[in-house]
Amino acid sequence: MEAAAELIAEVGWGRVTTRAVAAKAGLPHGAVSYHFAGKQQLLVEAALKAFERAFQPEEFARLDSIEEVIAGFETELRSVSGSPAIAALMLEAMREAERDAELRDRLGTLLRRARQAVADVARRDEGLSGLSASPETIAALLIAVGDGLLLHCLIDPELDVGAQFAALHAMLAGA
Amino acid sequence: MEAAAELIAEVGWGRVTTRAVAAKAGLPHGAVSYHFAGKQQLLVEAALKAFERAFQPEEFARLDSIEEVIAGFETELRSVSGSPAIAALMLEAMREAERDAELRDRLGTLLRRARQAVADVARRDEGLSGLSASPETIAALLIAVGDGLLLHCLIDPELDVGAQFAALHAMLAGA
Amino acid sequence: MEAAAELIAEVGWGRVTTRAVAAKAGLPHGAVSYHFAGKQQLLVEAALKAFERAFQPEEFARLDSIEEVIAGFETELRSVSGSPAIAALMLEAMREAERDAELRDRLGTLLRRARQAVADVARRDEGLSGLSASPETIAALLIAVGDGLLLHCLIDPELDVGAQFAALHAMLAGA
Amino acid sequence: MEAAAELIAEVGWGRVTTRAVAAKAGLPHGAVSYHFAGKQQLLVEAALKAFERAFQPEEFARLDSIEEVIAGFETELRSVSGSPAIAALMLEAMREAERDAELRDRLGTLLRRARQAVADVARRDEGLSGLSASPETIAALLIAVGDGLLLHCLIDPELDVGAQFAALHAMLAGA
DNA sequence: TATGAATGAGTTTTCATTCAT
DNA sequence: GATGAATGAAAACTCATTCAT
Repeated sequence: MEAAAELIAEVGWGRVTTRAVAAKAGLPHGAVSYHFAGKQQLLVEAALKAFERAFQPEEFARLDSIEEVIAGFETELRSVSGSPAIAALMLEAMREAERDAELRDRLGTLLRRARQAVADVARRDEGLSGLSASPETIAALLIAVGDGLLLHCLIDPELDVGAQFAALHAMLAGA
Repeated sequence: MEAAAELIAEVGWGRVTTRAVAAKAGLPHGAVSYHFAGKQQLLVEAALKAFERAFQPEEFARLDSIEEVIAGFETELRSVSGSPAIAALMLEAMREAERDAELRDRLGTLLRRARQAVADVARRDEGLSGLSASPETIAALLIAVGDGLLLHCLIDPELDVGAQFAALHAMLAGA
Repeated sequence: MEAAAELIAEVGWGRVTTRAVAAKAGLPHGAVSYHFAGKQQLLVEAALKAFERAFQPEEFARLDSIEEVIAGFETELRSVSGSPAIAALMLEAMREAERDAELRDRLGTLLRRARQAVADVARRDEGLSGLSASPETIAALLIAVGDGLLLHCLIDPELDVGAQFAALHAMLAGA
Repeated sequence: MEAAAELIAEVGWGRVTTRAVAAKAGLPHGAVSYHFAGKQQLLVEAALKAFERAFQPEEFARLDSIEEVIAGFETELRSVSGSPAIAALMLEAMREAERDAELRDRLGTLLRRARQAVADVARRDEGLSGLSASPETIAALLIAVGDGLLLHCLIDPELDVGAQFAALHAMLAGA
C-alpha cells in the first residue's frame, strides 16, 4: 500500500499499474490481485491510509490560535517541496473522488474532520472575534487556501511560499 | 480538440483514449493520429487552447479593485458548479504539468500572465495600501485561494461558496 | 466430492475452480490439493462417484419388460427437470471423456454395465421377440434415446416428455 | 470463426482461449478482441454459423419418408466418426445454451426449424399413419434419438451404429 | 496432518499507433 | 489527403499449485 500511495503521487492515479506497484514493493504481480479486490480498491485504501497517517487531529487540539495553524501549514508546505508525496497524493485523490463514490465518501469524512479541528481552533482564537464569519467558514477557507498554495507550489516550485504566508498572516491580523 | 478537453475533465488526463475523443468529435479513429503527433500532444494542445479561450487578460484590465476580482472568481465558481469542465480541466492539467515539461512551460506562462493581470489590479487598488505584501504576492495568494476553493467545490458541491467569499471579503476589508 | 459434482453440472467441467469447490464444501482452499493429486483427478472421481450412486444395476434386475425400463427413464427424466444435476453431470462427463483417457475407460465400463443390465431385461421381455435386433442392440438404442431426450429436455424444458415417451411406447408395442 | 468452431469441438467450450483461436487462424492475439465484442460472442457466432452451414432445411424438403431421414442421419453419423467436429460442437453448444441466454434463444430457433422440417416429412409419410403420435412428436423423438446416438458414438467409437439404425428401422416399420 | 498465504503462468481485454487503400 | 482495419505491447485479473508454518 505504501508503494501504491507513492506511485499515485508520482505518475497520477489513472496511470498507476498493478505491475508497477508490485515491482516497487518487491512483490510478484499476482500479489496485488491476491490481496486486494482490484486495483481501484487498492488505490483507495492506500490513499486513505496515507492521509490518516499524515493527518492527526490531536495535533490541532493543542493549538490555540489560527496563526499557529497557518504556521503549521507553512512548515508542512516547505517540507513538502522536497518530497511532494502526500500533497500530490491528496490532489490526485481529490480529483479521483469526483468519479469514485466510495473514495468521495471516505475522503469527505476525513476533510470534514479536518475542517472541524481547524474550526475548533478558530473558536478558541480570540483574535478572530472581529470577523463576522463563523469558525466553520474560516476553517474551510483556510484549508482551501492551504490546498490552493499546495497546488501552485507543486507546479511552480520557485513560488515564494514565505511571502504568501506572510501576506495571509497580515490579512488575518488586520481582521 | 474541444472533445479532448471535455474528456480530460470527465475521465481524467490519464484515462482519455483517442477512440473516445474521435467518437465524441464525430470523427474517424484515424483522424487523431493523422492530425496530431500523438495522444499527449493532442491533450496538451486541447487543454491550453481551452484555457486561452476561458481566460481573457483584457477582462482584468478594466477592473480597479481586488474586490471586483474576487467577485469575478465567485461568479465563475458558481457557474462552475453546474458544468465543472474548465475547472476540472485546469486541475488535471496542473497535475499533468508535473510530468510533462512542455505543458509545464506553457501552462506556467499562462499562469504568470494571470498573476500579472491580477497584480496590476492590486497595484491600482488603493484599499490594499495597508498591506505590506507586494501586489505580485497578493495576486499569487488570491489565485491560490481561488484554485483551492475550486478544488473543494468540486469534491463537495454543497460547500457554501458564498460564506467563504464573504469571509475573504471581510479579511481583505479589514486589512 | 459432492460439491465438485454439483459444480460440474452448474458451471461446466472446464470452468470449475478448486476454490469454488472448497468454498461450496465449506473446506479450506488447501484441502483440495492436499487430498487429491490435482483438479482433474478430483473431478473424475467426483463424477464417477456420483454416477455410481445414481445408477444401481440391481434396480434393473427386478424388471421384466422394456416397458418398465422406459417408464423408469421417464420418471427419472421428469424428476430431472427440477434438478438437472445428475443429467447435466453425465453430459459434461461424456464430453470430457473424449479428452481424458482415464475418465473414458471408467465411464465406458459404467455404461457397458448399464447396457448389459438393460440388455438382460430385453432378453427376458417376450414382447420383443418380433424384433430381429439383439437384446444388446436394443439396450444400446434405448439408452441412446434416453440420453438424447435428456439432452433436449435440458435445453428446452417445455418439451413434452410425455408425448415423446408415449410415441416410443407405441413404436415398441407395434414391433 | 472457423478456427473458433473447431476449437470448441476439440477442447470444449469453456476451455477455448482467444490465443488459441488466433493462433489457429494465423492471426495476432489482438485480432479476436478487435473483431468481436468478447470471447463468448465469438464462440456463439462461430457455433451458430457452423450449424447454419451444416443444417440445410431444403435437404429435408425433398424427402418423402422418415426412413430416408433416418438413412440421412446414419450417413451423417458415419461420416462424423472420422471428423467429429459438427457433432461435438452441437453437444458443446447445447450444454452452453443452458448458461447463455442468447445462445439458448438462437439455438432453440434452429432446433425448432429442424424439428419442423422433419415433422413435415413425417406428415407426408403414409407408412406412419398407424402411429397415434403427432408428426411433431415423432420428429422431436427422432432428432433426440439421433443426438443420443451421436453422443454415444463420440464416447465409444466402436459402437455398432449400423445395428442401432437397423433396429430403429425395424421398430418404425412394425409401427 | 492440515492450512492458507503466496506465486507466476496464463487469460481476456484495451488501445495508441501504423499503414495499405 | 483521409480512413479504418490491423497490430502487438501492455493492462488487470484468475487460479492451480506449492510450501512454510
